[in-house]
Amino acid sequence: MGVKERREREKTETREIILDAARELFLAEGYEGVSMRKVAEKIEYSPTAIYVHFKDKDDLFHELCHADYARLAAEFQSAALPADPIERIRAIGQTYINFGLHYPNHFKLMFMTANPQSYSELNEKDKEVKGNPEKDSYAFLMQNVHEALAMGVFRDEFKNADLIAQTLWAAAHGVISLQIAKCNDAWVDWQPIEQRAQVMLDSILRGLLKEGK
Amino acid sequence: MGVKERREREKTETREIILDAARELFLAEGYEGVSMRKVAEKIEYSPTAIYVHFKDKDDLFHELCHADYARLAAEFQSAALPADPIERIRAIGQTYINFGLHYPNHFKLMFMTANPQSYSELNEKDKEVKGNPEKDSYAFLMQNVHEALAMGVFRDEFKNADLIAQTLWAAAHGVISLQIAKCNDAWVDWQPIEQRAQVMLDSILRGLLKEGK
DNA sequence: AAATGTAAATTAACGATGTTAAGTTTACAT
DNA sequence: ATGTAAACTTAACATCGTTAATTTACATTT
Repeated sequence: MGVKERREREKTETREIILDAARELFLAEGYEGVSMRKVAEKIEYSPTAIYVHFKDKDDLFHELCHADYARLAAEFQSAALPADPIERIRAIGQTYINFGLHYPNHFKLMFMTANPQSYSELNEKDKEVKGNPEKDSYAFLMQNVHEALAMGVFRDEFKNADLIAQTLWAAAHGVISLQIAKCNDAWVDWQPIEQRAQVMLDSILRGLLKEGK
Repeated sequence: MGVKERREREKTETREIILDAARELFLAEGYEGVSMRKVAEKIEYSPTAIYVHFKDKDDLFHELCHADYARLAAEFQSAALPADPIERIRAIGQTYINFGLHYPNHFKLMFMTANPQSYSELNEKDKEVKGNPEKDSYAFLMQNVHEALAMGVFRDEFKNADLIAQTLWAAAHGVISLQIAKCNDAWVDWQPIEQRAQVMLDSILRGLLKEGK
């Protein structure tokens, strides 16, 4: 009765082959720059073979995105994690920005594309991840904000962990998303992204923390 | 010899008709959701007529963006402009966020869509606008940052006006672009946008300014 | 060993897209 | 009346995502 298992294994194998090829192409060319036919050609299958494994192009891309949310969460975990919660929060911001620099196309779909209502609902797999700081990046940020809150390092007017976390997220997000969308814009004399990242993280933290912290 | 002028006027008139139709469609359906054929159908021209007036779809789209940049600049001008440069900078950030809330589709096209390399160069019209604080929003922000710099209100390590302006821009941009892209996301317990905007502007300014300013 | 069933993969096709080339119309100048 | 230039249309091309019908490969049953 090992036949069924082997068949299944073979199917997930070609599924992985498709995902690998698609990932490489999407990263290089972006969502619009990649066609199903190109993915198929790369793996020497017919274009329609992909539809055996994925509902449509969106489904294929979202599968990659899902993996990339996990990858980002893993990067947060494996990043240098200073003992000081404040420094840990700074490292999280830096990691977020670096992620966007490394994977701009995935970042675009993960964080710069409005979710259709249909994708805003959580499926079973998502529910397993949500709230788990090791797999849910927002939960990880929240965990660190809570720790810092408990230490009393934030200014007295900031008691809402979600509000603090969302401000920190928005600060890092502003730097990297502007970079991705507008770095080619000749209107602005863009300063080095590393410098912008550092000034932002330093400033937003100083603005949120008590003086002297 | 008035013929040439009338011809020209007529041409710009149909050009405007195309722009108006395209604007309406782009705002309703987004860039990918609009085809040249749909624009043509709306104005009861053949699809190829558009190519008499615009090089391609990107060109058409960019022309619309250009007009919306002017609209944003006008909003900065007409916004309440406090005498204190610091408060003026705060008002600029608030206006930017309000613009995004009020015109999310415009905002998406203007600030959340990557510019193709080909459009990074300035044309003649752009050169006339660039650097003019009344028509160039970035120049307007820069003007106010320069004033604040001259007053010595920023911390001593911040001397680069571009770097300061880009940090302020990124801060406001992070708040509103996250709102537009992710407000439907069930992963996050989003706090009210007004509150997020205020905390961000207060915090980033406090982080950039000398203590007590 | 032959027939049957099953699921992956292919071929062929549809309708839609951006865009170009060639042709037509229109309105003016000569 | 003839010529010309520019606006506009028709027809077509290559490409796109996707579906339906078919073939292939192989395991199972008879």
